[in-house]
Amino acid sequence: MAPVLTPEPASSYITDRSVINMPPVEPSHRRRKQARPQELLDAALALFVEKGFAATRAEEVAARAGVSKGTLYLYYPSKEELLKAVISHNLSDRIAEGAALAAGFEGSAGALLRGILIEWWGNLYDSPAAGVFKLVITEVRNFPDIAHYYASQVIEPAHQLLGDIVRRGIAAGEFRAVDVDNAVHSLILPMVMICLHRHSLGACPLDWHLDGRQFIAQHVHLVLDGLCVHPLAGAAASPAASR
Amino acid sequence: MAPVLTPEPASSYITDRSVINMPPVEPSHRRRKQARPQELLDAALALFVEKGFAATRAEEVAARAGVSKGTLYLYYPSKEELLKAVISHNLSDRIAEGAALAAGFEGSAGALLRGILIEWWGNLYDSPAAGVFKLVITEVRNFPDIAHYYASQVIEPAHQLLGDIVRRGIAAGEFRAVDVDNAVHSLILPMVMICLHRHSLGACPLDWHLDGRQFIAQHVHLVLDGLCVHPLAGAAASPAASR
Amino acid sequence: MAPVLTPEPASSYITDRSVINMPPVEPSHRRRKQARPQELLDAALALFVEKGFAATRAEEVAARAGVSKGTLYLYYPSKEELLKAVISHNLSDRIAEGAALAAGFEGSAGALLRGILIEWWGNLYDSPAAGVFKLVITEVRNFPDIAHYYASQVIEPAHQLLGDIVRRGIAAGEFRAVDVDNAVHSLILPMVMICLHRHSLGACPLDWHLDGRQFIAQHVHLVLDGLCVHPLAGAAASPAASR
Amino acid sequence: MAPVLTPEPASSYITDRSVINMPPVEPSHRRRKQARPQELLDAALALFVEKGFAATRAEEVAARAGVSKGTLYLYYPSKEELLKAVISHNLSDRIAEGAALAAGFEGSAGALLRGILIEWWGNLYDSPAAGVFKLVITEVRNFPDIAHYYASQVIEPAHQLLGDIVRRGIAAGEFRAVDVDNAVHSLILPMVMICLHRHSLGACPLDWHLDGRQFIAQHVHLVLDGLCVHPLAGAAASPAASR
DNA sequence: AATGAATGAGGCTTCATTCAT
DNA sequence: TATGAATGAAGCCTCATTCAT
Repeated sequence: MAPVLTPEPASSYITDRSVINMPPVEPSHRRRKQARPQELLDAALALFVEKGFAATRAEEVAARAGVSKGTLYLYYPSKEELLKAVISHNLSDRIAEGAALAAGFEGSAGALLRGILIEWWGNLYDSPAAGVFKLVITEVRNFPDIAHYYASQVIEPAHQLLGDIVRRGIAAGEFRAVDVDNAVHSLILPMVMICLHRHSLGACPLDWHLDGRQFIAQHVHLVLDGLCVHPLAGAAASPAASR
Repeated sequence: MAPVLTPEPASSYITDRSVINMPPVEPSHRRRKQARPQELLDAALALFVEKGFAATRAEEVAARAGVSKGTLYLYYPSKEELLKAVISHNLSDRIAEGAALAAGFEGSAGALLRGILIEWWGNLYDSPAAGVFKLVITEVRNFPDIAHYYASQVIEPAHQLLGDIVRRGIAAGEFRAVDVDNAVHSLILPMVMICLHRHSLGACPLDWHLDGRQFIAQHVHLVLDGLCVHPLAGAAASPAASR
Repeated sequence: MAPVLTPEPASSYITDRSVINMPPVEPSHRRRKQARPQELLDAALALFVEKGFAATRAEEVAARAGVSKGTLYLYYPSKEELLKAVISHNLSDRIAEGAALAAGFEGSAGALLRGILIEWWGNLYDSPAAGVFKLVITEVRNFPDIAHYYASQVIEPAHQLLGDIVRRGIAAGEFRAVDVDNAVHSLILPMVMICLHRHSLGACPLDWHLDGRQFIAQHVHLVLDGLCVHPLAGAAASPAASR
Repeated sequence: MAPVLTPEPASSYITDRSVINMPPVEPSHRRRKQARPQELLDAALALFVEKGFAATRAEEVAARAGVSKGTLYLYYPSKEELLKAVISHNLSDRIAEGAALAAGFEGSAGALLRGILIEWWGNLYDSPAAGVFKLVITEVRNFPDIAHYYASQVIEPAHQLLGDIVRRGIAAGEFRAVDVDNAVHSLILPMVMICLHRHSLGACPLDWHLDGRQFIAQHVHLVLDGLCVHPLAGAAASPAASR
């Protein structure tokens, strides 16, 4: 299933001359030029996540990136292409990072899961890239390309990675023999949800709040406790009952 | 904090004089008029969820409801008011239902949680109303009214309800002394996520799929196992490892 | 030059049955029905004058007349026909009145002019019919019919009437041998202007104001003084210089 | 009473940075940009006067100015703002001109009045700006801003100017001790009326006509004769009785 | 005769995209 | 490259008019 969003091999902006010129030192306006695509992607990410794709004007993106309307179209042929670039750009790296993290790890399946989820998701949660989840959720139905890209480039590998760890845990007698797919979902879905939340309700001025990083930690503990054969009794209990 | 989206007292469509006259038989165009708001809300919900608010044209909503463009504006003064009505209308009832379900229940906290979550969320998940989560996630930043309404009319009561059950379970020695708020989130967030999923990636034609109802059941078991002092060993284990 | 706006012979509303039925006493709902056209014309006049024809909604007219939107169309086939009816209805009578006033008068040309202008214009100025001048000024360019009607049914007769009086005054050696047409204009145009004013700036809440009736009196005196061979020295001087 | 329609300081079109850069030669599309506001104002004046504000479509204005619909909105944020700009732009200069004319004059009050009224009003009458009177009369009730602007920026100064001349004439024994305000109105109102007329009935193809410039001359003579202590006997008598 | 629900053409305004400079 | 003026398709909304009751 070929991914449609030009996965890792650079991005889809028009001139690829940046790849050609690679002098050790660039004059400053050159560096500006090379930075443009990234600046545009960052601006677009922030705005698309905040207001939605359809409700964001191309000119706003350009303005936030510090360039004029016309310049945007020098780098991306249309608003839609910009959207796809935003999504693929912000996901491709993260996945690889996660896999690397897992590969280099020694220890129990539980410890590995804890490490990956708390470390990796925690970082993701705090980065602007967390917003792409909202973007994907919001826009897949309008742009089917996104669905294929996201399923094959993000969900599949991530699920595979975590599924393997859970399977290893079960095989080692560390975890109970649960349904692996569902267990992985139980671990991941709240994480995604938290990222979504940060860029929707969580960004609104309200009395009510939700601490994402703290929740991540608690949740991982809770689910792992449900998963483990010998739960670390009390591990999830910290400040005890609240409110 | 007064909710801004006309919470329960019916909907916000314009004339309601029809309530006053109660002759045994209504002329047919009267009957149409009474049904219109609901038809429009249903159409709007489906389209807003599928394509997003900004990307849905008012005329599409009207067409799906079987009326003309102008008629829509006979019932809702603007597309934005229609959005608010869609959200408040589809959430107000559900919350009450859940509370009633909880109130009429006898049994352990764990059983109650299982009942509510699997029963109530399962139904919600299968109903079109599940889409409002996507709508809220997507549009809160653009329409701050929604934030206040959702926080006060949905999150607060739901959280209170589940929190009370968890607290009762802890007090009864049934649950470990976990952080209640986080536990509630661990239970709820994946549910919300599943609803979101159904109306985004889940609606796309892909190889990869996710069975919502089955996941709900598994997830509740898993978390409750993590929660319980004496986990029902093996409760979450059903078809064992997959793939 | 046939007038196009159905000058005096009744109005242009659709059913003319009202002319047929003329019993000495009508049941009350009948009287309502017969009164409708007048009520609609009055409402339309007020609104067209206040907001302009294009900016007035048919439904507003109906509402002000105390009927529903549909009823308006029972009496006038379109908004445009309503406009024409408003204009012709409100001008036809006034002109005849003026002519009668002039015919029944005995005395000098100057006295007659004074009488007609102060009396007749004063009354017109205070009646809602004064608004039609604004209406005509505003809408002639859009509805050429109005031009012909107004020129032949209003301007011509009025001008003829006053012109004759002035001519008589000149012949009698009472007035100087001025250009008659211009003299008539000098007398009439400020009157029209005052009527216009009452329904435009004069209706706005401002510090600055202009007393129409008083102005009319002063103006007639002033112009007659300019007209007369032996001006009534000091006639126009009343409270002397102001401000 | 602060005027609301951006009185003299240029017009209300959006960017004005062009004033800063003053290179000897401008690129052609720059030159277009500078000319646009005036072209749009001219087009708008003509159309608003001819058809009324509400009955004129924004696209018509754009087309008459030789640009597309969208371009209009590059210069004026709404049709209503365009209206206000049209009014303020076309009145601000004229008033100043009149004051200058008066200031630089030597001679009797009567001669000065004659000069100003015949010269200045004659020019105004022949210019497109005469149409703004129709516009103001027509639209004040719908746009209250206009009332304040017009009262403070047009009526007040003009009235003051003429009132001073009349007062001077009275003080010098040249004029009779008439009511100054009314005298000024007697002089001005017919002028305004003539401007109105030119753009309403006067623009319609009719048998009946009215020569504005000639009327102005006659009217000024007539009223001045009524005003003067020793009227220039026969001054107003030229071609004698007509018709 | 009267109502008011329904319609859809039409107007205002926005904004993605182009292109001359 | 970069700009920003210009375009025009498209969307929101209004309102004159129709018509079933």
